Amino acid sequence: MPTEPRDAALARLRAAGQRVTKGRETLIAVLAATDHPLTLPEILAIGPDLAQSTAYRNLTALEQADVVRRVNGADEFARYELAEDLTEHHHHLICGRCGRVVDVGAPAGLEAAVERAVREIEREHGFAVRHHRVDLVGVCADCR
Amino acid sequence: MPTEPRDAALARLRAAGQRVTKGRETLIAVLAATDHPLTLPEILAIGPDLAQSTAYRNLTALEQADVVRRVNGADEFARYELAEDLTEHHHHLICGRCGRVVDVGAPAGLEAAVERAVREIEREHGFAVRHHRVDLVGVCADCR
DNA sequence: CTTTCTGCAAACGATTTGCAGCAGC
DNA sequence: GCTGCTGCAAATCGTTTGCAGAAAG
Repeated sequence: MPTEPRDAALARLRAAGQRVTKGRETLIAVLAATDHPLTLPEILAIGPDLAQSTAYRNLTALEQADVVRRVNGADEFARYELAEDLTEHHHHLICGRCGRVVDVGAPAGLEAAVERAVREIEREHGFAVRHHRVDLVGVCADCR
Repeated sequence: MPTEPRDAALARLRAAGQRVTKGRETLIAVLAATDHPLTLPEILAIGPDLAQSTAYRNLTALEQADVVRRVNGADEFARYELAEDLTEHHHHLICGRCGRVVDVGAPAGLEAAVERAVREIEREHGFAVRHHRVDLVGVCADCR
């Protein structure tokens, strides 16, 4: 629980012209304290005393300020995590049974291979890649 | 436009105990004729004369028969494509501006690196990986 | 014939939005 | 103080579902 990612996040919020409120600080704290993307119900269950609508609005604001990233899993729920440049680049393990999403570090070899593929694809498709996602879909230990 | 993927798809439908109807054949034909995942409005605009609800129901049935796969892009629309084992393994280029999803082949080097990472992660996390997705998110040529 | 599909319209549910009052700065 | 955030309740909108008639096998 270092205070750095939290402080960087707040600074970024201000930089985007958004106000720093108790609710937003708490949201950031919750996301900083976990090691995997959370659904909105999960976030609210942990602590922030916010109306659902306000939580959604804040997460959207935080997303626009590049503090938070929205993640698509296998189910119909949006999940949220801190932006990667506030934490560390990682990929996701997605359980197709329960929907849970777990973070996994990105092996150097894999990253290098992805970078090579990205350069090749950008050249061939005139597509400007901003970032990549590698999702491994399967069944988690709890659901086996 | 070989007829093989279409026939394999129909065979699989039957095998799953589902009926082969005009609408389902058309859905499969539409998905077989395109080179990227389509949203439901896009699918219906191309041809099948189906009620939206029926199209959704059929796509769900086809998904359960392992004929079709549902794909999450960057926007709120579900997209559909033929199952990979009826076509070819590939990855996706996702335009964050317009939402369009384009197929790209998977370079052998990248695949090998992913396989290595998968084996390592399965061992470390007790997670059974069924398949992987590599999405490159950025801005497509049309949106630049 | 029986069972499964289809169309229509109504229901669902996650997310968004309008509005009046409260809080950041 | 102004402006932007908050809560509440109502609206949105992609997707799902109930039901009665049509089509597959």
